[in-house]
Amino acid sequence: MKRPERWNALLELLGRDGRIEVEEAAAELTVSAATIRRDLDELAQQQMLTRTRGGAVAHNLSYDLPLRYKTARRASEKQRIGAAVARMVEHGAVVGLNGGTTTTEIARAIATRGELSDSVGGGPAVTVVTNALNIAHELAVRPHIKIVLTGGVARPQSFELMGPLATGVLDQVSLDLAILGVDALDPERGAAAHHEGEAGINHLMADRAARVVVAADSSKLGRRAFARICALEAIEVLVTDTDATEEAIAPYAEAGVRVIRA
Amino acid sequence: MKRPERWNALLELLGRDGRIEVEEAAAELTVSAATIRRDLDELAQQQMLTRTRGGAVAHNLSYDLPLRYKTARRASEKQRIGAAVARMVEHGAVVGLNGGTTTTEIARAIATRGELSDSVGGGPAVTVVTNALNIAHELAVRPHIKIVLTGGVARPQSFELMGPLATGVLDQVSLDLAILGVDALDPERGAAAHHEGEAGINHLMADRAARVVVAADSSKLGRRAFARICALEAIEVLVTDTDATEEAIAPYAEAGVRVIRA
DNA sequence: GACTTCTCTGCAAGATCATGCGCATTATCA
DNA sequence: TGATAATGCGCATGATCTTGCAGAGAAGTC
Repeated sequence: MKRPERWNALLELLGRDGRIEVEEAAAELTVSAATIRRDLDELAQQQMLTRTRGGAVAHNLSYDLPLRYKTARRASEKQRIGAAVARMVEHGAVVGLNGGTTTTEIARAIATRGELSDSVGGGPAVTVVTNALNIAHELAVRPHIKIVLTGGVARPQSFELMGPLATGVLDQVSLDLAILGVDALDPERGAAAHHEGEAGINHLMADRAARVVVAADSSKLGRRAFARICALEAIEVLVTDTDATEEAIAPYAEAGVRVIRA
Repeated sequence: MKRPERWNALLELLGRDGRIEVEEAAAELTVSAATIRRDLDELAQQQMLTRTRGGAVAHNLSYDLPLRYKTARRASEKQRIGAAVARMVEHGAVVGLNGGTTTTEIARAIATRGELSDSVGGGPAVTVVTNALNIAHELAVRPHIKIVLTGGVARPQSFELMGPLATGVLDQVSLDLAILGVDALDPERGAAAHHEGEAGINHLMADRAARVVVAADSSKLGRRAFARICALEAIEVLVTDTDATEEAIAPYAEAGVRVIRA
């Protein structure tokens, strides 16, 4: 187990219990206590927690989220989804991307797509509008991609920008294509997210776009989440992975959504 | 010479000449041709250039900037400046930060400042308003820091957000303290930047703040740059490094600016 | 069509970094 | 104040990554 995963695990433990003990964590992660100490020291240096004798405690009233520090679960599925979605982006398009691990993979796929590289007339090959800090940060150095970031407040422990400042910026743009990674997709309720602020931004993005593509790995299908993003009718294409069963995707296809399994 | 520096050097060569030859670059950087090939392949993968037989060419009409990919010149000076500036940020303050390598160090120093960690009542210990993508990205995971990002268009090859979207967001906030890293500081002309869009943002940030601190290493003093940010009268404190001579800082002190040499 | 030049791949040497252990020091608790 | 436990530091080991070299293959040239 490498360092970032271990940090992630430690922060997860800490988010759950509010505190951590060195020996306990060492046993849990099957590493030596010295390593845990080092990790805790570094995380304390980063102000992620406060060291105590024998362990550490959460810094503030600890946030509920386990904090996906740098997670990569279902990585290969998401990469395939990313490649499939990236293929739908044509040259010169203005695409909106929301935050999440899936959309991050999509962004990478768009960035490394060779066909988009030969831009005509010096203009950007593709314009990406996003509220995801990590996506913007990753794509910023590519000469052929124009990055537009919504402003707003960074959601704690995450990389998404939210709030009135963000919606204010989105009011002023139009998109050819909105690509939304969602937390849940239900045939009746449509797409939804866990966080209402996020959902609001995503809804606005879908509203501003001529076409809407939803990316959701198979585990998201049929699930419901708290905050609604948009109805099924607003979705033109759903991209999921090959683990999705026929029965799982049938309702969406019947509702007129084009379903792609990557 | 490590990999990021080598990439930086390669991109700098490429930005200057528009193309690169493998053998030539290998000789220049005193590494083997195989290494250059590998580097070029990776950069091509990232869409930073296009590979050709025997070398590579710039991707588009190449941008003028040498592209500070990950540069760290005058690192220790900037770290000292960063620590000094961070000490001026009190608990609960709302501070504005513009982009640049110096302000990035300041942001790191603010983030790792222990005294700010014990936040009272669960509120953020400090609120950072910035148009710098890299700063926002680095600070986003810290629970005790609230990050507000101006929206806008990412300047190609850089990490600063600019344009009307950015100014629109800045219009809606007020700052206790504006911390500006500048490209040039002249006793008569005040602070200035190389890029007019950047200068506009910086000006607005200074305008929105109750107090203005300018951070500029000694090489910036007495220099002039194209786009003016603000007059000397608007500046309350100047933080520079110990390489600045008495004569260099005298005019600023006489003009009523508090000068700190870190 | 042969030759030259460049490229790609596997392999080994080298460096770098993380990890684990032991010991001296320091802090906490009774 | 004394005992116990945790911490910090230094060093050795191990793994991983990077680099350079050499040979095979491919592309371009005359």
